[in-house]
Amino acid sequence: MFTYEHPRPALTVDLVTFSVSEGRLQILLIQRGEQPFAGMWTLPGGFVHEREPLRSTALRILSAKTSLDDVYIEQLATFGEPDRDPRDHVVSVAYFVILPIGFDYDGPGQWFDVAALPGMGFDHERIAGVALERLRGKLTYTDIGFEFLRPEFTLGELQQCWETILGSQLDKRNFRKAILKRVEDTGRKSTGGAHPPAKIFRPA
Amino acid sequence: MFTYEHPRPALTVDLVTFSVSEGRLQILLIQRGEQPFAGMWTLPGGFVHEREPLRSTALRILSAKTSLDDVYIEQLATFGEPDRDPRDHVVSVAYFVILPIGFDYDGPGQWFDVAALPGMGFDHERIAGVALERLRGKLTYTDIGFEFLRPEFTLGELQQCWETILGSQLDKRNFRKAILKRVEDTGRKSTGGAHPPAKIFRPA
DNA sequence: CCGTAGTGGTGTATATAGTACACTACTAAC
DNA sequence: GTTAGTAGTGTACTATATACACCACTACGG
Repeated sequence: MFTYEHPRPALTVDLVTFSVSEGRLQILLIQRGEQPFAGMWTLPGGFVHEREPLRSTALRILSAKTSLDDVYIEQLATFGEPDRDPRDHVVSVAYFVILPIGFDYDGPGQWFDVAALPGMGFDHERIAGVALERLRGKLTYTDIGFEFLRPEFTLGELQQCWETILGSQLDKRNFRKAILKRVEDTGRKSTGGAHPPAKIFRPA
Repeated sequence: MFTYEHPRPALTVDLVTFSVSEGRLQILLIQRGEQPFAGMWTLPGGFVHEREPLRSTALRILSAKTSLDDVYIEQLATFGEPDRDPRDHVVSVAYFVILPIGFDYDGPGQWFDVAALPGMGFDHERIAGVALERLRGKLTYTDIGFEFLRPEFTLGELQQCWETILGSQLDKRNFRKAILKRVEDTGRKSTGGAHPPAKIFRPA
């Protein structure tokens, strides 16, 4: 038991984990085993440990649920409405995470298409919505757009990936013109596929 | 005394309060009376009360120190390094606040030019730096640029204000061309001043 | 009354960035 | 050898951003 002079809200971290798989932008959710919201889908999350940096909490939770540790992670916002958890005042720092395409996911939970998210416990639908908005807003003009395809990619892969995330088509020639300023050629080419080999790039 | 099953970091809100006064962009700091960092300058801040929304905490702290309640306030980020407070693990949700020009400030603390900030306790120099970066980054393409001059302003006032914040000169004709798309004419004109009356605008 | 200081207000030419749009070539699979 | 699928390429047009200079009006002071 831990005793303090003044009351303290509990502090958690919740993760909005994005991945592009089979042409769909997906979010990882887990089914809660306990009350409140037992049986409902929720964002993976957990309590901040004693003297633990917030980022470390996020990485610890992620690592406990996936086999990945070298991922992109960014603080999103902090949600502190007193009624977001029916038991107690729980303040949650939300992070968003990008898993690269073709990652090796090994853990509980299920992936949901962002266009068909289930009802979620707590205020997690709102958190997921804020995360999605931020992802789409920053995708094309920051380097997070490359995080889905680290470390290397062809322009075709990148374009398909971004179209999936944005839910809209991009013009191929304009896309290439814009991206070529932001990447460098590895000198290598892709092999396989029923098409000519494509140059492989990495972020500049 | 308050007792919990698991340890909890303490939770505070810190405010980065911006104002433009006498041609300077300034931040409000208060001198700490107690340990740690007694006598040093810090951002105004305080603990989150039981079942209090974070935004309410921010407004309560601001209201306790100024006579203003109708101000622009926006969540900045959350800082949770375990050594940012030498006593205990204290996680702080930072907000930034914009006070309109000519406000009636009535409270403790002192205004500092952002170009000449003093050494500050905790990690408040870093928080102030992040806030300043965000303010400058969003100033010209979001509506926060108008918050310094609510509810109405002339284009000359707005340009001078933005130049102060950015620390650089803007071209008058290009500025007006761009801003006119985002404001509406009140039909009234400024009076006084050793120059022709200027049209008064409000955000569109 | 006159001069001066200080801001209000205006347009054009150029450069840069964004957008729309169609075809040939290469590889793998059947 | 036929087909499916992607790689790769250029130009014309539109919109946006930038650089740049002058006259007009008001208040104030002499």
